Amino acid sequence: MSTATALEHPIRKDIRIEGVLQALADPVRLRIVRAIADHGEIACGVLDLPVSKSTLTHHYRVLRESGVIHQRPVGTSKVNSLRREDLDALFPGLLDGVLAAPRD
Amino acid sequence: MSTATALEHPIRKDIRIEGVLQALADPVRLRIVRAIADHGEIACGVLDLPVSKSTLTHHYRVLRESGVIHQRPVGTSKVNSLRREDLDALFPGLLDGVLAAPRD
DNA sequence: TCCATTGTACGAGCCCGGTCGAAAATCGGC
DNA sequence: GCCGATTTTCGACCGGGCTCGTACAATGGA
Repeated sequence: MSTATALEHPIRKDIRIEGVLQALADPVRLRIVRAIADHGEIACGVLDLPVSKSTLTHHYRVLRESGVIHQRPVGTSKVNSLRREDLDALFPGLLDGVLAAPRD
Repeated sequence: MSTATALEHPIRKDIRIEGVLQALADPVRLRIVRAIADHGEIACGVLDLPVSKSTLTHHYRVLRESGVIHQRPVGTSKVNSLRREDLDALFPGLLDGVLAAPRD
């Protein structure tokens, strides 16, 4: 049953530039964002990143709570997508600029 | 005399998105960047921010070494400007997106 | 029902970075 | 040369965040 707990996402007006920049400033999270941008949507586990699962949960939470990504549960997994519309409306050009950066 | 020491700035191709995002992610540094964007150029000391001089020096160095600002000495002071051309060329839209954000 | 898969919660360790004060350096003016 | 103004350097403190392992929860299939 579970009362659903409903994955907290900030509404658009509560997304703050400081939080978004801080979320994007971590190398692991930046890789996650790039992967989502490339594939449209991805599950949490599909990327092989050099961190443990619990650390990964931490990073996805930072991205979600800062307003960068949206997470929706699908079966036992979670599907992540970028909040492009919200980010583009609030900080036009920011996301595209970040994604345009060379990826060594 | 002093052999000049010449304030190290990264050349364009060495500016990395990770460094830029990390530099912009700090509230004090974001205020500095906004102030420079508003006034074109400012000296280090003209802003009254809630931190000490030595902390301010630290923040200006982070901004300079990440490639966000350019510093040139003028008398006993230093004048700071945004590296707009470089940032716009590398990450088109990023700076404008950041500056477009509401400033609570 | 049992189990594998996926992700979360919790507690802990640890390093990085923001912060400061005091002392030194740089520069211009007198 | 001397002084004041501006900024830097240095050492230190400390809190936060990235990290992990273990244990737990939730879901869906066999």
